[in-house]
Amino acid sequence: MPASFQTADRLSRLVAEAAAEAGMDSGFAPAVEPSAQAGTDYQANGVLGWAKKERKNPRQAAQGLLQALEPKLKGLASASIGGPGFINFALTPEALLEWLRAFPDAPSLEAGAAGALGGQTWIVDYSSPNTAKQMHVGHLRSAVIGEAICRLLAFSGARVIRDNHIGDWGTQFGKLIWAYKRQADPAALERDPIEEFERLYKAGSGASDADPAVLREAQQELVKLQSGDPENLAIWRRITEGSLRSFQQIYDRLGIRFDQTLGESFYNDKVERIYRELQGHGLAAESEGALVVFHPEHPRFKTQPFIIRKSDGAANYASTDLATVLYRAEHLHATGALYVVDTRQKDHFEQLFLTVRKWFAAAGRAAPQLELVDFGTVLGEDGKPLKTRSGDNIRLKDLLAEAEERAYALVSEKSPDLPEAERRAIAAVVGVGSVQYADLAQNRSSDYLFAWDKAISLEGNTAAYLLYAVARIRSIFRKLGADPRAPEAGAPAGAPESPGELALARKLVRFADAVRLAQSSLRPHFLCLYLYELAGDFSAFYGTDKVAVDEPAVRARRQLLCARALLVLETGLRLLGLRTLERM
RNA sequence: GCAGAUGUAGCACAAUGGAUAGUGUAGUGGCCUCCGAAGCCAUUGAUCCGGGUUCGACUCCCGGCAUCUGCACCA
Repeated sequence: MPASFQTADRLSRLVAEAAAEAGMDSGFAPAVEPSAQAGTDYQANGVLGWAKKERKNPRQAAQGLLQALEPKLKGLASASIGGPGFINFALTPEALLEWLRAFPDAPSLEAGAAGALGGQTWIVDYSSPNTAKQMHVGHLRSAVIGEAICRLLAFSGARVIRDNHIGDWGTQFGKLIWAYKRQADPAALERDPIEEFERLYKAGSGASDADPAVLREAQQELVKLQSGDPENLAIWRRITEGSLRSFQQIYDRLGIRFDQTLGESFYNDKVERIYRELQGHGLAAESEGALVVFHPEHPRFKTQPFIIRKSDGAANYASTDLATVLYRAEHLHATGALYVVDTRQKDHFEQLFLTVRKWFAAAGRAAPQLELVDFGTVLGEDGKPLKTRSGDNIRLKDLLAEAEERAYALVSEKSPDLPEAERRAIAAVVGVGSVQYADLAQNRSSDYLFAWDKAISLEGNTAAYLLYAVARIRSIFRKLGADPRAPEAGAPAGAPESPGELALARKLVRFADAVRLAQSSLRPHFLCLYLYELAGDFSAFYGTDKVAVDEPAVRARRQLLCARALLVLETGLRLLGLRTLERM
């Protein structure tokens, strides 16, 4: 029988069969989970609850289950009873080898994981900056976490649609267009469009504040834009295109490429239908001049309105978000959509989701699953939201540039012999990767403290530590003149033997659990933690078990372990959106 | 005021209801004639307070306390 990608599932099935034979079929939970116990790979906890309910002695029940179970395990694992009645499984070295042989490359790993979300289509709504404005640190988490989640979902078999829901429509365009017509500098627009748009917006805004006549003119520009004036529309398009060009420079560094960029403007002509439908179903009503939705059953939203049309008749983000859900349901046939946004927007999205459920039910439409993937704020070392010394937002491009500079200094210190160009290339991977990883390694729910010394530093759970492990494995294969893609070309490998080999092999098998946990909880930090532990197990193995030894059998099995450690580290880092290196 | 989130060693973080609460950093002590010491090994140190549910609670429930966030037309 070939190895299953998910060893836990295979064991669960065997436990379920054994429980039925042992007469424990009613109300027994056969689930097998990864174990943190030393010497135990997986554990089944169901006996305790079952014994309690049936008023049986748990250790006796475990004994009975074990007797039915043992013949089924055949070489896969040894089972024993632990504590008050846990069933503990330790995979045999032969089973570990079988797994390593069964998953020799990235496609086979992906095929193993693909069952989880096969046939599903998920829209991931992330990044979502406003045009004509620089992206700043506040945009980092959505981009980084969103991309990692996209990759995890795709790896787990889903069709993923990456959607950048940009803020490209709003009242600010009146002032911006007013200034654009009078003061735009073509050379500056060519060099750095967003820089110039920001300058123009400030100019237009300042002039409007100083002179009511200018304010009226700016308002006229906005009206013209909204009514489809060709000249203003053309300017607005140039603003959008220039902004997207600038954004893509950052996305390129973060490994992000969107499938679609449908911003607020795209939904602008689709909001009338929203007003009509929601009023038609009796969900929305006028209040203080605005069109709002209340949720009487909700403790807060019975009095806190969801404003879907402002009192001046204009749309807002609630209107366009509703239109977006409808568009995605009707045109993209999505299983669901994930919103990767700052947790401060939680109220808005709860109101949105509640409203959509009632609206779709009333209209007889199947509602897509809508999930909020919210995250906390990036804090500086003072515990307050990260800012520059002068109190401004830190631009994302400046943050990434500083990361690369700091990484360059470090690489130059640690590896002064590498050529300058290579040190620069390494710094780009280490610098940006460190920022990404520092963000991903935290549980996204809470705020986190960003400190350069901890992020870029190579100690602890950092990108550099993982990249270093990758570089060392690559170095081994270079020295041996072997190919990590075909580690058994010299001689077929035997099962792991030494404590270091066994620990590494057992951790490798757990990759499946880590991917599943990160994907199902939409929390990439579980994958980070796993990769960090894997790199740690590799480093310990590296210290005790030399690969370049004369005995062919020893060398063959260690070479196989190195190859798979490299594969899993690189695959895992890729799932997080990081690049890896041959040397560093 | 109402609502939500968070509270774990000096500091920064982890723990999908499971066994002795894990790691990093800082501190201490070891390991380079041996595949990269950006590494490895050892060691000191913690669940905000009070109840409850459970065979079992950092985790779930109730009540406090502290911090952060949101609450009528910016997204």
